[in-house]
Amino acid sequence: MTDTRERIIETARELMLTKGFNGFSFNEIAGKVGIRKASIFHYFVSKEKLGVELIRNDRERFAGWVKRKESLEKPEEKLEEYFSLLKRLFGSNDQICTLCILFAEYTILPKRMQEEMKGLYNDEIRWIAFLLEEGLHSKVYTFKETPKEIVRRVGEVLFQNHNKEIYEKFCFIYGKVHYTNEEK
Amino acid sequence: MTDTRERIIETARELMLTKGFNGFSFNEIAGKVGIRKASIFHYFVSKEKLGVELIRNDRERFAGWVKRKESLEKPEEKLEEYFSLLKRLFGSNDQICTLCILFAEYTILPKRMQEEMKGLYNDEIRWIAFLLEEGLHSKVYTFKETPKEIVRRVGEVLFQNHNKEIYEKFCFIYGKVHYTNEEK
DNA sequence: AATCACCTACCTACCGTTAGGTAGGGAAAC
DNA sequence: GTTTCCCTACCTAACGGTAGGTAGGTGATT
Repeated sequence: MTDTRERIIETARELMLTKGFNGFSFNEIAGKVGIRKASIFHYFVSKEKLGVELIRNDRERFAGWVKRKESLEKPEEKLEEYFSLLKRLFGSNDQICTLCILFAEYTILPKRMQEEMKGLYNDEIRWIAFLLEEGLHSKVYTFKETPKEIVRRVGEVLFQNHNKEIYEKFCFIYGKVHYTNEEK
Repeated sequence: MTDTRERIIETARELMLTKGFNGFSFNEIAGKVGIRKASIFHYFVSKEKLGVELIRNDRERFAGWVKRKESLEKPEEKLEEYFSLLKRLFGSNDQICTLCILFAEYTILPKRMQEEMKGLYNDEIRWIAFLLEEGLHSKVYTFKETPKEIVRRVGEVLFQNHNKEIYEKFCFIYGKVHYTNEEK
């Protein structure tokens, strides 16, 4: 239907993943899409709204991805899929890795975008924490690596930033998992 | 001597580590230092030059840090120090982690800054690769983790970006270490 | 007739940068 | 010992450019 709108989003995503949110302009999107800058405002009332939608879009993608992985039974397998996804994203600019790019500019993003980012982050980290706990309690499998190792790795990957709030949230989850592990 | 100059650098570093290189302006520095924007140009002919100096500064700090760690004998210990340094940097904005911030905006940085960044990156990765090989060949110690694990971790930490050139360089080192390991 | 999709033209704010000037100090000339 | 000269360390004011954003119009679709 609104073909142009989708092209704007896709172009914006591409630009964001290579240059960061503040690294591209509406003019640049317009040039690539083949319309004029002002026309973008027909679809997005502000750059902030566009940015929010980009992240929201990623959350949906991630949710879809998770759903697709539900066929896998073992948490271990799901986690392995997640890590290999991250690994793939380092090599090529594809989907989802929005978090990695945006964390670096977190402090200068509009508030609404920060909130949406926290949402995306929570989606991912909660999913991981859930899998870890599932594995720990049901004894369906054992980790090759300790949970400590795994969550630390995730944290290292996701926390290329200086945002203490999010960092501490991670530490909390990490601590919880670690604690649960020691109790067993 | 030139107290103002140093205050400019320090302020700029602070701003860069929290907002990215394109996230702060000369006006902002000026405000914090207590001078006028134009006065910064008395010390730095351009923002690019200031940026280059910031990174060069970090390379020197890292070199100094490495030298200080020479008293440690085992490569294992040195690596452990390095990782705990990285870990510390995630929690607070201190030194060195320039790489992490700048990788995100790599593609939109001035060329001279990109080159200097590659320099900083090479300083770090070569040092790590050296330690790994040293440990592998001299049999002074064994890794708790495989070299594969370690370098992968470093790569994940450092490569929050989509720059293929650097990524491939990392893969080369990674591959080499892995190969050397298998041969043994 | 109204709505949609897009346009031209323009605005304000801010960016890095430059031009040109000024206050004060130290060294040398008178 | 004052004058001359040049230096450093700033300043004000403005530049060209670009950013995000707005007002208002046009031509096609419904």
